[in-house]
Amino acid sequence: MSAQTESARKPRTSRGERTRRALLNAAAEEFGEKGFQGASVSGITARAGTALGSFYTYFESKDEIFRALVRDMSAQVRGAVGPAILAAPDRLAGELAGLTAFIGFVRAHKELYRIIDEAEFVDPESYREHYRSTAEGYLTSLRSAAERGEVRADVDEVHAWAIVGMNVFLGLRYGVWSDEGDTSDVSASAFELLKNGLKPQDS
Amino acid sequence: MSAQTESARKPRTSRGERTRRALLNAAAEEFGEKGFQGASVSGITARAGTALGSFYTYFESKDEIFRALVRDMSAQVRGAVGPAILAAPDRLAGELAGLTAFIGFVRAHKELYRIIDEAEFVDPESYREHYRSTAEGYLTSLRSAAERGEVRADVDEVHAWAIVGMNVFLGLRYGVWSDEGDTSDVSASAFELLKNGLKPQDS
Amino acid sequence: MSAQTESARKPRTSRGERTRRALLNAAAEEFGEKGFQGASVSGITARAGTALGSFYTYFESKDEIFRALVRDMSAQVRGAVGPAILAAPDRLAGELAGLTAFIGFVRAHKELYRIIDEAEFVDPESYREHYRSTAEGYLTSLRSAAERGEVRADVDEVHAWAIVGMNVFLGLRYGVWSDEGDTSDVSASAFELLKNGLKPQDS
Amino acid sequence: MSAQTESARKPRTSRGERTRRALLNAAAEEFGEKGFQGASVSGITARAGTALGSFYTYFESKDEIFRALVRDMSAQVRGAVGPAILAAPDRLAGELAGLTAFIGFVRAHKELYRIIDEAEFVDPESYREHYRSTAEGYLTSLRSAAERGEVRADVDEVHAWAIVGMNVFLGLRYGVWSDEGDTSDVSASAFELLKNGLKPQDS
DNA sequence: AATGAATGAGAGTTCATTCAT
DNA sequence: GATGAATGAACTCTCATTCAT
Repeated sequence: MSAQTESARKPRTSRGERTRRALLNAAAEEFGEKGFQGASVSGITARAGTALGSFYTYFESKDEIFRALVRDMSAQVRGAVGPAILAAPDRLAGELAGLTAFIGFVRAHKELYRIIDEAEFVDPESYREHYRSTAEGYLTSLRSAAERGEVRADVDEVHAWAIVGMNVFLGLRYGVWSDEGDTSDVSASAFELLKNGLKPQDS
Repeated sequence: MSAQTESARKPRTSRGERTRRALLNAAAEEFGEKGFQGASVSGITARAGTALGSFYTYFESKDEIFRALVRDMSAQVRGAVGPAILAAPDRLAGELAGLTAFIGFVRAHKELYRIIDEAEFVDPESYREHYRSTAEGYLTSLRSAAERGEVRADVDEVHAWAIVGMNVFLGLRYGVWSDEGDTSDVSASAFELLKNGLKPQDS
Repeated sequence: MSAQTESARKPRTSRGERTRRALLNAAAEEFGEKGFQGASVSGITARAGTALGSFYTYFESKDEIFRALVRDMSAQVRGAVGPAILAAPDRLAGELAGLTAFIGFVRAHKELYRIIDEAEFVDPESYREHYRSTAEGYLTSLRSAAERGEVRADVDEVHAWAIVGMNVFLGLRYGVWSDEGDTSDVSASAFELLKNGLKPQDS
Repeated sequence: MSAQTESARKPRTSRGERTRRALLNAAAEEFGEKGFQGASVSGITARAGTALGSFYTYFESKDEIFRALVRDMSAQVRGAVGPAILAAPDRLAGELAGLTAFIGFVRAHKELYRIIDEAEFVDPESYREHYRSTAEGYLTSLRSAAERGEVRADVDEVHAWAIVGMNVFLGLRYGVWSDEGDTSDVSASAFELLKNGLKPQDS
């Protein structure tokens, strides 16, 4: 996973490993606060407590560390949300659990959106891939749920993207922009809509 | 509407008016292609066919013209989608019409997403305001529809944001990233989901 | 002459013209003293009395101004030496006059060698072209002199390059490295060798 | 010979000797390809297959290894050309043999010119010394030939420099810039000029 | 003797903004 | 109002050299 364009500059000692890790963490902070262009390499090294030049021992450029970060966060999101879905008894319950987990993750990693959004400019490939693979995962999962009769039989790609968009915006609104309120209240309400739709409900 | 920081520099002649308009159009192109930081004032004036210095006759700064653009595009979206919704017989039908109109608008203004997304960094106020007011509009509209019995009675803010996110992502996927396929097929499918939900459907 | 790769950034006002000229003169000094790599753009602008950024109004890069300079000096040499040769009664006399003029030029432009030599690395094209065209000019001139019986009948390319090398090294030794001695003593002695050769002379 | 600033860091083991030799060979390549400033110490150690830090075990600085190289090549040239001259029956024949040997050497060591030329900036002392000692050797040799009646009686320093320049440029043109053609054709033609001069020849 | 991580001064280049014409 | 030259702070990246292991 995320084996793509690996940095040509791998640390060869454990001291180097620590420095590289410090730079990545510092970069997440810096990019999260200032965006890609607003961030500076010297800002990253200052946060990491290393000399400016050390940055280039581990990363070829500002672009490269950003790309590494995008792939990293993309993997982290999947790592946090995927298991929650899988643990649920059925697909609809999984939807509820997944959204709850996602909003929780976002609250703990408020820089996620800024980094992913900036990728649109800096690394469009990763940007599209992030959402594309998310939607594709949804679609596959929904289709097998449809076969088991857990969701409507005619689920399609449009539905998958619609759900992704829903989740992303709820994460933005109730995760990034607000810490108030219970995460599960939000996902419960969204889940109700997603399950039964907008039409007038019986009783 | 959008009374915020109005430009202190209004054109006084019709020649000036044309120059200002040319700069705004050029800025939409430049920011759409390169993002806020990647865009340059000289790039904007080059596209507009004016001298570099003339820029500052009409705008105080690069930031200012960007903010003006965000507000402009935000208003344009509402202007394109709102009437389509209002013309529909009821709220659910309006939803369908609105989404169709939105994807159509996006296809004609592919720079929309890049500009709005960049606003997250350059003008966070406008960015949040854009989505907040959109969601609020939805909520108001849904509530009165609920009173008329057109949609479920318990509509709330979470539902409004969920629908906004759905629309945004369908616009991204089927508007910006793809020109293929009929706009109304997409919105029909999304509408079906939104109306009846994900649960297994009768018959 | 020297129309090659023209800078895309031509001054449009006379003030701009003056600044560009000041930068070129400053660059000749800076490159002459420190060589291409040792020279810095900020050193050039400091000598020229302009701001650092102004440099880039007129030249795209440090490389570009260097190339402009090489072509310029190459043309200056031809401009100084060519007429002296043409004014002579015959080709052999022209050789004497040309060498004298060349050493004189070198004494007044000691930076010539350092700049031309550095071109070997920075702008190999211009470097080879400089010497190639010089040798070619010699060859053409020698051949027509041969037809008039002024020089030996079998002059060839090797002879032309030999003479160029002779002149270049005499210029280096008696022009750049030493101001002492009369220019015409040197060229007279060299001329004697060139005319009659190294073999024992009669009487 | 050339006792100047000897390296303060002599290898003490045979393993060290090999490493030092590898660094010198690597430096010849690196400097020949990229020039002094373009070359990097890490480029040299990469070619030599050693760690960056090891460089400083054998050389005090980038400058020092360059100076060592210039002296080395200067000696190599003399070593290749000198014997050829000495083996000739008389001075004029020696001239022919020497030029042939020189062009041959240059063809096998195309980096020679770039390295010597760069010395003009990095180590002017060695640069001037290289040519000065070459010219001086010529002059001494020519004077004793004059006493033996092998060449004209009035040979002087100017003649010596003229011949050096001739040889250098023929080496550049027919050695570095071109591998075509027979080396001895070039030197034969040059020799003819040098022996009899440019004036119209009898018969 | 060998390694490679760390350092930081210094380079080239960009560009928002000002201002004289 | 329009023009484009001028400014200089800020930024990314390089690399000779040092030093702990």
